[in-house]
Amino acid sequence: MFSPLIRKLGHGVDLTEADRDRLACLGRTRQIGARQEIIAQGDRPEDVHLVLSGFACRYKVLRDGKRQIMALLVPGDFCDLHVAILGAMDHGITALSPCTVAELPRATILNLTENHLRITRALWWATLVDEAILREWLVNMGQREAHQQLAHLFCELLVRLKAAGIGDADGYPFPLTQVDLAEVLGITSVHVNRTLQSLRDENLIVLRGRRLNIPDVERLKAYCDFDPAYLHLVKRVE
Amino acid sequence: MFSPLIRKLGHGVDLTEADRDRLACLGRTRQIGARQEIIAQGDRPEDVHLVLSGFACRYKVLRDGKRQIMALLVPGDFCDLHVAILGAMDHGITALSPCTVAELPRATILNLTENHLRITRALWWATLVDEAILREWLVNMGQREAHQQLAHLFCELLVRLKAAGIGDADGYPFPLTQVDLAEVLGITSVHVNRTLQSLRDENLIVLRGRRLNIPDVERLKAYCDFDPAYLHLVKRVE
DNA sequence: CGCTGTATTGACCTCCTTCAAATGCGGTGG
DNA sequence: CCACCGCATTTGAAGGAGGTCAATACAGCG
Repeated sequence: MFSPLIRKLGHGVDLTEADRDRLACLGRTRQIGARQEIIAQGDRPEDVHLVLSGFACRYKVLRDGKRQIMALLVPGDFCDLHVAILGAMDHGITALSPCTVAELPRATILNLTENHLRITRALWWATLVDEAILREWLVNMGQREAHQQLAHLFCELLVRLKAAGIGDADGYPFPLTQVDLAEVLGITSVHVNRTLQSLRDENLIVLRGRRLNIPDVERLKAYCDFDPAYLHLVKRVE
Repeated sequence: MFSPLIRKLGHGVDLTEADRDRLACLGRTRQIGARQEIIAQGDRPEDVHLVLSGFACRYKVLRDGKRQIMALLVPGDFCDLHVAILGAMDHGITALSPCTVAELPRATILNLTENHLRITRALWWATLVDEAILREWLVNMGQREAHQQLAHLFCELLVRLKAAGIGDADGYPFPLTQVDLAEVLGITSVHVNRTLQSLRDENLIVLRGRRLNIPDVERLKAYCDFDPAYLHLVKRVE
C-alpha cells in the first residue's frame, strides 16, 4: 500500500525489513476527486498527508487571482510533514487528478521518529530532496526558456515517477492540463500550448490522452541540459 | 557572537537560557573575502557553516555559464545543515560581501540534536523557514513582474534582517550589485538597473552606497503585495 | 446531442533581452 | 591631491520571447 513511499525512501537511506514493515501500513486512506482541495492555506491539519496515487500540487494564490504551483506531489510524496513544526500551512494543496491520500496521525509520526533513527533520517532525507527540487525549479524558471523549462520538467518527472514505481522507461501518465503546466512554469497557457507544439514537432515528446511519452530520453535530456544529481535518487559511490 | 542565530531561532521556538548558552559559542570562525567561495558545488564539507556577518548566497551555474542565485544567506543562516544527510552539495555557496562564518564540527551538531529536543526543533524550524522562503521566491519569479519582484525582495530582507538584529526599521546595509540582483530574480542586470531607477523615481526606495532605505515601508509592502506570514517570524496567536 | 472544459489559433502588444558604448566611482599609488 | 585603474552603473537602439484578448475547434460525457 505504501510502496511508493518505501520505494522512494530506499533510494536515500538503507531501511531494514523491520523499518519497511513499520512504514507499511499506518493510518487510513482517503479518496480525493480531481480538483478537490486536500489542505487549504491556513489550515492546521491534525494528520500528516501522504500521496499514494494520483498527482497533487502545492500552490499559492496571489491577491490578483494568479496562481503559482510550487511543487508537484506524486505517489510517495508527503503533503505536510512540516506543518507540525511550522504552525499553519502557508500554502494550499490540491489534487490535480483523482488521488488516494493516506492520513497519518501526527502521534504515529512522532512516535516513529522518536524511536527509529533510520526512519527519522529517511523522512528528513525526503524533505531535503523536496527542497532540492524547489531549488532546481527556481533555476528552471530563472534561467531557462519555455522550451527547456518544459523539457526539464518532463525529465524530472520521469526520474521521480520511476523512483516511485510509476510509468515505464520512456513515459508515464500525465494528468496535468496546459493551464496547470502554465502555473507550474510561471508562463501563460497560450504559450505552453505553442511550446508543446514545437516540442512535438521536433518529436521530443508525445503528449496525448493524459499520457506523456518520450521517444528518445537521452535526446530530451541533452535538449534541456538535465542532470538528475539534484534529485539525490541515484545512490552515489562512497 | 552567535547572537544573530539565537535571535532568529527565538522567533520560532522558545529556547531556555541553557539552550542559548549551548548555542552561544561553538567551533571557530573564519573570515571570508567578498566574492570568495565558501563551499563549492560537489563538496562534502566536514563542518557545518553558519553566517555570522555579511551576505552570502546559494547558487547554481548552468553549462552555458548563466548563474542563478537560489538563496541569500544573512547572519544567522546556515549554509549546509543538510549536507550530512544528503551527501554532496548540489550547489555552491559564495560570499557576496566580506563575511564571518562559523565552522561547527558535525559532531557538535549531532551531539546537540541528540541531547536537546528544543534545539533540534529550532534547527529543523530554521530549515523549514528556508524552504518557505524558497517557495515564495518561486511565486515571486513566476507571477510578479520586475518592479514587484524587486520590491518584494527588499521587503523580505527588511524582515529577515530585523529578525537577525541587523539594520533598523526602514533600512539596512545592502552589498549586492545589480548583477547579483539580476541573478537572484532571473532577469538581466540592464533590466534591474532600469527597474531600480523607476522605483527610485517613485520614491519607493533609496539605494545608495551599499545601503538600502525604504522611506515608507507600508507603501512598499502594499506596492508588491507583501505578506510576511511565509517567513514564520511573527509568533502567531495560538 | 448539447454542455462544459480543454486545446488551438491569430493579431497585436510589451516587458525584457541583447549588444555595445559611455559614464561614474571607490580605491590605490604616485 | 591628483591621476589612474577596475569595477559597477547607466544609457540607447533594436529585436525577441512571451503576454493579452478573443474567437474557434475539439473532446469527453451525461
